[in-house]
Amino acid sequence: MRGKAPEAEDLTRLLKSRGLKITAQRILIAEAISALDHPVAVDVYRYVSRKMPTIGLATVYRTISLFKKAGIIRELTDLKNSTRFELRTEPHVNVMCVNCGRIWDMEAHRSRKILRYLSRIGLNPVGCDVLVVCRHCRERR
Amino acid sequence: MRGKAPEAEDLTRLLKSRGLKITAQRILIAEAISALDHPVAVDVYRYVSRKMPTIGLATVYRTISLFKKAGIIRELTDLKNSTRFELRTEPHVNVMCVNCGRIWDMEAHRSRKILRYLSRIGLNPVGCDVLVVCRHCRERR
DNA sequence: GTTGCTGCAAATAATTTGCACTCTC
DNA sequence: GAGAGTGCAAATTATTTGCAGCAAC
Repeated sequence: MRGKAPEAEDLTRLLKSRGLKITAQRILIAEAISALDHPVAVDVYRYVSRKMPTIGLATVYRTISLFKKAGIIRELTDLKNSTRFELRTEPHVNVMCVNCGRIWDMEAHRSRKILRYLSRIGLNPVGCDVLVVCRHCRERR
Repeated sequence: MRGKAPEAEDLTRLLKSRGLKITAQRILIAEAISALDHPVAVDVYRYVSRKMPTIGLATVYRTISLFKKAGIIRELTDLKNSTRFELRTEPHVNVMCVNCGRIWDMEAHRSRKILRYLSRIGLNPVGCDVLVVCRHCRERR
């Protein structure tokens, strides 16, 4: 979820819409996952700690796991086996570089095209990860 | 790598071709990854332990990591974040059920078709994982 | 024979849990 | 005010590493 960053109010609304209780910690954690690009749990923790130094890592883990169950975030694993998170949950395509491990969202138009293609051949994809060697890594070789 | 199970000799040849030293442990571990369907490390350990009870889990991890570097196996992560392995390393498509977590190789013909499609639109995929809700899970709902 | 491989046990990293206290609704 | 949410510390799980003996080339 890059582009327009959601405001605290939007996040509050999002949590409410899923029947979750509103706390400052939860809003901050949602904000962190939205602001950072496919962060790992500790990235989220560090982001949140700056604004709320008393927060515990356990709260971050518990909240992330709550968000997963509520369908607010999706979890994915990069090629170094770190668990990463993203706020978007509609089906879309992630691209991962097998060399540097970077992950990014595929641009929406192509993403939809690929998902449509997969549907057409009989799969019913809720997501898709494409493994590539990214341009940067290809050039460095 | 299902279908025809490779013999110990084939595995020996495979290891040699990558310049790896041949040991009984390595052959067994390769055999296990080949025989089991996307096993996790402990599955491999259990399989191997039956035929060689003295083997240590550390050897399994070390050998797996060696195989990865040698490009003999690929590692992937299921939707419960367990690390799984497969002997095939040529580009192919894995399908993962987001509900039950099962992973399977897509049938070769469709797999090639999808990879060709991705190439055509400018990606250069070395692999692809499609997330779905499998038929079994869909029916149970 | 030499160098790399293995088994064991201990170290590290990532994530989860129990409990007492605090806050949202 | 009740019950869920949080912080802290301890527990658990997955994986890696040091070291001494053993095996492959």
